[in-house]
Amino acid sequence: MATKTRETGFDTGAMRTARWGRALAHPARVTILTLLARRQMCVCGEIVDDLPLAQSTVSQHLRVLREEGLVKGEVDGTRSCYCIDAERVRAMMEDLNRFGATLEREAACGC
Amino acid sequence: MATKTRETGFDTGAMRTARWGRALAHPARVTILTLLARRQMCVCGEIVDDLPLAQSTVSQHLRVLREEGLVKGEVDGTRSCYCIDAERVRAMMEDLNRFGATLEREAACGC
DNA sequence: ATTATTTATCGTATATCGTCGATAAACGAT
DNA sequence: ATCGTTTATCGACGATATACGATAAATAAT
Repeated sequence: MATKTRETGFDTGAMRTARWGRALAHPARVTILTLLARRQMCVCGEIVDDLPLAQSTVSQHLRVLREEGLVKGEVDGTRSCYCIDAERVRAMMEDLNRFGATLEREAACGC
Repeated sequence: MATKTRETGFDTGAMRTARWGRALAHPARVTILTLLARRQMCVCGEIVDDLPLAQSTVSQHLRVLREEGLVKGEVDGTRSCYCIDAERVRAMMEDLNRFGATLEREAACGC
């Protein structure tokens, strides 16, 4: 373990955690995920209506989420139907929790 | 609930989650937290030695972690002793888990 | 066929992030 | 007092991220 990428010199586990972090690093993306979880329907236009952003910007954020696999999209006529990839979300939470457990396992130092 | 900041138009909960995301959005910061958890001692110089980054860059990342409260620093002579704020880490993980639970609670839509 | 609707992408502008070297401040050692 | 060590901050720069309008492609509606 503790494999490090020759590219960056960082531990691969740390990089995975950081990727999840980046995916959640903007309130628009967090909101989109929450929205997709809440609704059955998941049409892009509805998401745009619920966000204080232009349509093209929302589309960008959806692209980021798609690239991280957190969201799947299917075209349906002129619409795009998006939904959460529950599998991937679970994987993300597992990673984040594993990371959190690592931090909490050890006692605080004296300083 | 569902309070929105007039500033950004985003839900305050979403913004909190996004802040945690940003804090973890760089492998250097993830590594620093892991390192601080693993060691009893937490001198800045040791962190620098373990990261493929310049001292000033590491200092920047430490500043970010400090600003998010995840890390506390105390000066000890010429050294700076850093340690994890376990309280804050727990709060972060609670927030992230609450967020994750929200996503997983709902069934996946049909698309 | 034409028109309207929806969405992804492109181009571009701006802001933020990440990085480094240089420097200053604080301290310990000589 | 001088010198070496450690670390935070500053200034500069390139790289990413974020945002928008305009546009193109696909489909639905007329």
